[in-house]
Order: sequence, then C-alpha cells, then structure tokens
Amino acid sequence: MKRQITIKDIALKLGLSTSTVSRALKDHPDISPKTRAAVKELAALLGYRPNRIALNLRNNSTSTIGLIIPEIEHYFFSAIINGIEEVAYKNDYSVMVFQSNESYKREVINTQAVLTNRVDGVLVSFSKETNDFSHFQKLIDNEIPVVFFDRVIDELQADQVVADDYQGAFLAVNHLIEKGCKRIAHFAAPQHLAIGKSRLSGYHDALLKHNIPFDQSLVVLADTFDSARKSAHDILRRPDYPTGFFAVNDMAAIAIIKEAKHLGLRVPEDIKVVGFENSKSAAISEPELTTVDQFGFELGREACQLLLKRLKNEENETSFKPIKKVIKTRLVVRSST
Amino acid sequence: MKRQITIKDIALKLGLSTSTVSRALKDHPDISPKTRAAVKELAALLGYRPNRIALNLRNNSTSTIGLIIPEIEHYFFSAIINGIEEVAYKNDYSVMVFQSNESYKREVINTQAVLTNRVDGVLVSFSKETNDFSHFQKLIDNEIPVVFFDRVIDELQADQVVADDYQGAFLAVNHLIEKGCKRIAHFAAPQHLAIGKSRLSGYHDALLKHNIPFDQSLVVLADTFDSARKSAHDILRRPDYPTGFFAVNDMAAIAIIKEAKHLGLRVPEDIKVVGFENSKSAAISEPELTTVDQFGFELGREACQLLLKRLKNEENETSFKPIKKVIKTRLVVRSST
DNA sequence: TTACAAATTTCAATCGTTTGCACTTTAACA
DNA sequence: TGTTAAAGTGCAAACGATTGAAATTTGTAA
Repeated sequence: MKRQITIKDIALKLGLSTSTVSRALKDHPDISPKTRAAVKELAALLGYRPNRIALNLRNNSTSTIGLIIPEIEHYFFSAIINGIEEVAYKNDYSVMVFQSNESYKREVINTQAVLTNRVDGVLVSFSKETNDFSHFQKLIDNEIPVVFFDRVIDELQADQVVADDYQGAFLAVNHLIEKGCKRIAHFAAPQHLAIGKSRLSGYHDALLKHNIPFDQSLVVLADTFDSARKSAHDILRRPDYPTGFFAVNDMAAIAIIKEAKHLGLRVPEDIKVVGFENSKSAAISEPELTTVDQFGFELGREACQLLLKRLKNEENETSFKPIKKVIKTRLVVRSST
Repeated sequence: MKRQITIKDIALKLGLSTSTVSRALKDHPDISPKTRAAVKELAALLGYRPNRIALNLRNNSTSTIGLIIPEIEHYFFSAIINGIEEVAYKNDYSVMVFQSNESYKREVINTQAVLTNRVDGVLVSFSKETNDFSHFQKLIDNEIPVVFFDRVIDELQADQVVADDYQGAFLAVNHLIEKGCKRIAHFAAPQHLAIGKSRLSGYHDALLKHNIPFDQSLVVLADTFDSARKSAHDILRRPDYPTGFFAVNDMAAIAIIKEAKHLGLRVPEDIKVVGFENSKSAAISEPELTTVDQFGFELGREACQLLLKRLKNEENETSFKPIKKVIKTRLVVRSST
C-alpha cells in the first residue's frame, strides 16, 4: 500500500517540527498566521489525512461501535441496522457488524472480536440459543457500554431498548376479538426470550379483557415459516379449529395464511390472521397481512442514541442506573382480518 | 473505560522487559522455557489481550474491510452481506458497513469514511445515482484494493463480481416463451447500470432466438414496487397487453402480479410473470413467483474472497489485471408461469 | 582462572499524533 | 544597551506492541 502523507512529511518539507504542524492544523493560537497558512496549504496540496489509527492509540478510543445481531436477512433487523447506521453516521461513528446466526457459540466469539477490535461500545440482540450471558457480563466488566435491543435480559446491568411487545400483542388480539373471533390461537416465540413472554402475556390479557378463557392448547411454539406452516396444518385440521390467529412474527403469520388457503379455507372469511413486525412481506402477502408495526428503524435509532449518550458521559461512573426504553407499537390493519 | 492489561504490566510484575514478554507470548525460540511459562501464566491470569490498535499502527493494517452498499434492507444485499461476513469471519477480518441509501453524495462521504478508518480493502456496490466514479478512483489511487459487486463498472481498474445477468434474463424470457407467451414485456433497471443493460440484452436475445420481434414499447423503466405497479397498470390496460412479463427484480414482478389481480386478470392463466433475485418475498407471493436466483450469498462470498486474495498478494504490484467473476444464475420455476 | 560461544534478555527505534514544558526569537520599554 | 514579557517553535514522552542489534548472563572447555 502506498505510504500515506503524515505530519512528518509536512514538517520536513516546511522545516518545522511535527508539533508545530500538528498545532497549525488544528488552529492552535500559539501558531503564527504565516506558519499556519503555509502548513494548511501544503497539507491540502499533499492530500494529508490524519491517521485515525494513531489517534485511536493515543486516545484509547476508536469511534466505532460493535453490533452483534442474529441475522441481517430478517427485515426487522435490517431496519434496525438502518436506524443504527443513521445515528452513528451523524455522530461520526462507524459500525462493525457481527452476526451470530442464532448460534450461541458464534455469539461468544463475536463478543471477543468486539473486544479485540476495541470498539467504544456495543449494541446487542442476542441469539435464540443464548441462555448463559456471561460473555456479555465480560464486556460490562471491561466497562464497555452495552445496549441490548429487541432481545433483552433484565439480569444484566445494561440499557435496553425494546418494542412494546405487550401492547402490540394486546392490540392485535383485541382487534381479532373485535372482528368477531372467539377462539384465537397464538403462535409464540420461545418463552425464555422476553419478546416471547411479553407477547404471550399481551395475548392472554386481551382474551381476559373480553372474558374469553385462555386455552393452553391454542398456544404453540412456532416462530419460523416452516414450523408455523406445520403447526398451522395440525391446528387447522382439528374440528374445532380457531378462527383467529396471532403470530409472533410476519413469517409465521404468512405461513398460517398459506396453509389455510392450501386447506381450502378463506382469509379473512374463515380465519383471520395478525402478524408482528410489519415487514415488506406483510404488504405483499395475499391477502395483505394485518400486523403490528415494531418501528425497527426507530428502535435502532434509539438504541444507538442511548449508547452514544453513555459513551459521552463516561466520566460519570457513579452508580450506573440501567435505562429501559420502550417503543410503542402500532396496529396496521389490512385485509387478512 | 477501565485500563486494559498491557505487556508492560506483565513485564513490570515479572521484572522483565517488554520485549521479552512480547517474544514469550509468541513462542519466540530465544526465550527460555521458564520465562515463557511464567509470562504465559501471568498473562492468562490477568486476562491480557493484545491491543489491536497498537498493532494496527505498527503494521499499518487493520484487518478490516469496508463495505459500501446501497441499502441493507433489500433481501439481495443482506444475503450478500451474509456471504461477505462469513468469509471475513473465517479469515479474522471485521466488516465495517456503510450505506449509501442510493445517494451519490452519501456515497462520496462513505468513501472518505472508509479512508479515515484505514480499512485494508473495500467492497462496493454503488448507488443508482452514481455516474461519476472519481471517488472510487481515489480509493484505487491510494492503492486500496477495491472489489465491485452486482453494480459494477468496467472503466475502473478494479475487480468485479457479478451475477450472470444476461444468462439469467435469457433463461427467464426463454422460459416465458416456452410457456407460450408471444408478447413479453420487460420491466427494466436504469440503463446506466450494467445490470440494466445485461438483463435487457438477455431479454432481447431470447426473443431473437425465437424470432419474436423486439418491441421497444414493451420495455419500461420500472425497478421498484411502486413504479412497477404504476407501469403495470398502464400496460395492462392496453387492448393488446402482453401476456408475459420479465421484471428486473422480484419486487417489480410482485407489483405486476398485484396489479394484474387487481385488474381481474389471472396469473398464470392470463399473464405469466418472472422476477429476478429469488428473495423471500418471491416464495410468499401469491401465486408464488418464478424467478431467477442470483445466489447473493455466494456472490458475497466470492467478492470477499477475491478481495482477501488481493490483500494477501499486495507485494505483487506488477501490472494489475482486473478479474471479473461471473456467478451463474438459476431459474426457479414456481406457479406464476 | 580465562576465554569464548551459546543462550537469554534488554535497549532503542518505530508506527503517527498530541501536548506539557522548555527553549528561542522578537519586540517593546526603560 | 540591557531587561523582560510575549509570541512562536521545538523537544520529548506517551499511547502498546514489535524487532534488529547490542548487551548480559550462563555454560563449557582449555
């Protein structure tokens, strides 16, 4: 690689010391106008760019944040990245992306990578497999600010940003009931994830509000297209199949619709379906899917803003109080209900 | 931030010099077994981690690659990132992501960011707006290896990785013809993009092969959902509307299907539609979309591998010969044709 | 004991930039 | 002309790790 122009090069050509050049470049008042002008001119001419790595070393900071995320391919996560990148960009931070691919092992390695790369802070949404969180604790022990988003855990002393899963689920189920559904199934996420729990509990309470008994047999674990399609097949073949479906994400909801149509049922006449995410696919599905908008972009923005705030107040080490931000959701009504 | 353990800390505690500690840690033969063992033990005990930034400065390399990409939210691009991250991860590289959001201005800033961050190499898919490429030339002038993927340009002395757009388009249109379509429309991407040109020319040649005259009025510029829906509306209202549609991407194809159904036309009975991308949405659409698989993941992998190869052979500066890799595509036949 | 080689270890410079302090120049005033 | 303060520059250390060369220690044989 071509050697980059350094302060030393400029100093040499001008017969100055590196200190003078350094100060001239940043308008230090000690430097005479003549010298300053000369330095700046030559710097521009040579195309001098300060070497960030040297600065990183000196300041012990990289202006980089690490992002550990299950899978970029999910619409929801890429929307979040969008929000994160937006805020990072505006604050002159760069983002390093590490995917766990929903693997705990990979995630542990990711936390190490984040450490070796000396990022200033980390944004995390952990994998479905993860139920030991000591690798994140290690980050916190190293006093690297961590903000969890979407998939969060209360046991760690760290900030959190989440969608209002409870509210969203409540809205969704309430909507199904108002549309006339008496028996409503819930396709749920694993219950060790907070989103799994909150959405189930929103579902539960919406039923309660309308005096509909909670039926455990109508709650199935299915948060992917394939598993949801299979479960939908089973449940729709029961004689007393439910007429309302609340799925934990859009993919599962779409799988339900697909399978229903496959079995000769009409949506929304025979069954009604609500998803969660408001992905691109929701608008494409046929009929278009009623869903809960999670505002992924805003969620990413909030998470990044929170992290940057922590990075700026680093001196303030007295008694860390975790902040939990909750982003309100919104029901997007379409033709599947 | 807590001060990290350095080599100096270990040296001090053991009454050694930093050089000895450094060499002991990397099994240099000069170091006596006793010393080595002692150093390693203490290093492990204290949780020593080498400071990558210091190494970056010394080696003038960051083990980081920059990725400049239009929008992460597109399935195709996130699939590519997946492939890139996979290869980077295996080779101990980290990936910094910069989105241009299809904005030329932002892209120029991204190239600067990539420079200040002193990445070792850059992977680029440029924005639709871009038709001045001097900002990329600047990267090349700085002797930073650049690999273009998907959206590429021949005028720059840089490697390229692309899907075989011509072949894919040919397959798609050939398939439509074999399914009985006589009049086939093409919803195209802007013609200053190589993908726009290649896919049009694949379309053209497939027609030619079957002696179907090329009709310019059947080629419309529409590569987004909204623009395609609008164009589909117009074209389907013509009395002599075409019965085959080849869209430059899945979103446009899905828009065509939506609009056709909206106008009371049946797919695939009345019109047949083929997309390009093989996104998740293609499998979800109703009817499921026949499309050309671009193998985004493999494309990302190839691009990253090519870049890493360049990074490894940096000494070899004699007469740079750009490499162009073409990834074969595959027609995925579903029920829209 | 001396000499010499081999085995270990340390020194010092390096990467590029910043910054407290010391130094030199300039100018002004007595 | 000498004194002194102000203005402008330079020195050197620091960030953390590496590495060629120099220095030290150790071992061995005469």
